[in-house]
Amino acid sequence: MSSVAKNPPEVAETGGKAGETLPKPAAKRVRRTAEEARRLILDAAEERLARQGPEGLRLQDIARDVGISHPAILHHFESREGLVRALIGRANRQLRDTLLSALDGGGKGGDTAYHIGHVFEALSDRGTARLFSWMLLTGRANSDQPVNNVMSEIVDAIQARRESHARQTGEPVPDREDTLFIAMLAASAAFGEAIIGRQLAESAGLDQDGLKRFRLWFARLVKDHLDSGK
Amino acid sequence: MSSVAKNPPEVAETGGKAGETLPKPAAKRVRRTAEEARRLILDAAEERLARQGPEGLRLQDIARDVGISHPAILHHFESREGLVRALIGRANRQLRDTLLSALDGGGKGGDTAYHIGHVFEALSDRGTARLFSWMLLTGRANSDQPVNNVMSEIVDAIQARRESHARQTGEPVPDREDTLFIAMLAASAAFGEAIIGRQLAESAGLDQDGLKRFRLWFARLVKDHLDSGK
DNA sequence: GAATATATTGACAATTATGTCAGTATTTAA
DNA sequence: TTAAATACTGACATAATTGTCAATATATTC
Repeated sequence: MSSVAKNPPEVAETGGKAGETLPKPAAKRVRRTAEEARRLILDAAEERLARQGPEGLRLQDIARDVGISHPAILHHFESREGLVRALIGRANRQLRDTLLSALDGGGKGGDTAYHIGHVFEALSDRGTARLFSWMLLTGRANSDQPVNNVMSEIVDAIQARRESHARQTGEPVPDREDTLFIAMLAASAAFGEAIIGRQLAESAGLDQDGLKRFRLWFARLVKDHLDSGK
Repeated sequence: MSSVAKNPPEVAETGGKAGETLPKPAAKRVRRTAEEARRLILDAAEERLARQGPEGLRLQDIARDVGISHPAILHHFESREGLVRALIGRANRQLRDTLLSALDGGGKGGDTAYHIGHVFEALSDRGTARLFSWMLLTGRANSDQPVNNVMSEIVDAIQARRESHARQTGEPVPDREDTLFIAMLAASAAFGEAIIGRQLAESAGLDQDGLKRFRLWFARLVKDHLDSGK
């Protein structure tokens, strides 16, 4: 109920003299570019999926959100399955971009815990995590998706940073697998937290602010581990 | 295709003389106790859900797995929704039991990292994680579920253990929130790993054995943190 | 062995989803 | 202004799934 454009189901009576009862109201019609229409549809679908889960992904509902008829969706995506694929593809590209751009930021020797934090942030986005979770649950995780190699890129970037730092301070060069495991932990934890975090927090009597403290605590844990020189 | 009982769709011809073409083969009928039937149905449903995700939860399919007709399911669970609720309820009770019994084990001062490991194990079971993920995704996480208070019990148990250990060694008594955060991290990470672990590992070029090393690495990380005295 | 309770079934009804199609409205190009 | 392309719609077809019901078979009780 927020950012999705909604058209009123029907506008005013345009033609037809008063009293004439059924001879086609001849509704005004909105015509978007194909690209724009596809974007709006994907936005609506994504929001439905995030809010209501898998069963919320019905053509009629999505169409209503956008303010179009459901055959319009089929026109743009061929089939429901096509829509799903497009949705997954876009989410993959977005996540990949987010993750990679997170690596660029804080370029000059900003501490690596900071980067890990970014990875955590990107994956702990509730909507993203839910979408990916659903994608994995339904077995739609094709190995040709854009995100699929991004993990090694991230690990490489962080590893390079660690090695550079180690050389400056004269400490022993850290193991690459150690870096990989840190990244995996951050990713798994972020992802898991996005999905069961609320439940866990509630179950443990932790308030909203506690979840924030948890993230800080985790950042600290990673930092300590990094500083401990393996 | 493993532990679920399957009946052959149709047995041999019992009555009816040879040549008589359509006058009811009068199939032999298996009659279970209500409890047994419910168990078998829930087993099949759980497996479907774990293997195929949400869309795999269709009455006809589940019925076929068990070797019964789909109205039998409705007879035992009122409606599809009733089946779903029963499934979730059972999973909750099972997880709760697993988690609590994990705390009992290794009673006499076994190290606490060991217990954390158990929490990790329990939540990283793929089937369980997928079921809970789907439960959370579809917004069926009622706060009156059995697991819901188990988190504080776990934290309390671990905290008691840490305090006892600290008193023996003369170290400062650890903060309860620190214990809570360790538990949350273990739970989130285990849960996340169960769902995106494979994907992450593949994406990072990590083989099956690497995942095992990851768990060991994590156990070590936790242990180091515990030993570091705050 | 007869009566009762109930697990089970096949056939059907009802609902709800996706997909098709011929036609309409709107934009762009000529 | 006309013509072509296409985003879009309403009505319908199709398919799949849940739910209902009367009948049947099996276990249990007397």
